[in-house]
Amino acid sequence: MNDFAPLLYPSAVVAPRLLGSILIRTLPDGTELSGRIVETEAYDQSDAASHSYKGRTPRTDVMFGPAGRLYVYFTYGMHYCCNVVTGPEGHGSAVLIRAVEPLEGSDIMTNNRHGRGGYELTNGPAKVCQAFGIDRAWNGHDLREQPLRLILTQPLDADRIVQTVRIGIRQAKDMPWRFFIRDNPYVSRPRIA
DNA sequence: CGTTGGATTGGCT
DNA sequence: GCCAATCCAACGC
Repeated sequence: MNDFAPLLYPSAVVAPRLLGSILIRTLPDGTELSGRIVETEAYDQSDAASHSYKGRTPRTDVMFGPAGRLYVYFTYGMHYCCNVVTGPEGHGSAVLIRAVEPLEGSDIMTNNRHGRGGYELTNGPAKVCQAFGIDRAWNGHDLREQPLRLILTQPLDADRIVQTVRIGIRQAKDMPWRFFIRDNPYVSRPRIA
């Protein structure tokens, strides 16, 4: 159970497959924070927009490791974003988790987000990390293990998924590797479709 | 060793 | 809609 075999495919295949799956963090006191993934983007070593494009470096090492690990990167001097590593070991690819729909622990997430709530709680990649308390220390974490797990769910029907270009990238901007759940209020920038 | 700019957010115009 | 905030990996000299 919780077999990560579905992650062994190219990130552009795994990205829509992860929509609907659940991210769960268990806090030291046993409290659980959880959310349903509603928006993802695919990145691959063949793709100029990907951190792994220029090869394996200390920073991108995790992207080339086994599928099902968490790749966390720091950006814009203040934000963390997290990805699920995909594909075979040695291949640099991952799926960015851009937004989730909060399920459990939204009160704690609101605290982590300095009071922001509602749709502003987790509708962006850095917001998801802030709400769940994910930072550089989680880079490389195996998502099959406590205290941060990814629970794969059944794939969604294709007609519930919208595919668009990725947000905020300049290289390879035509690659339509962003996926989100249609009409979900927690999707970041839903107008761009 | 100095420079550059980014898979973002939030606050202000 | 525009832009500052603020770090650091990658790259050029």
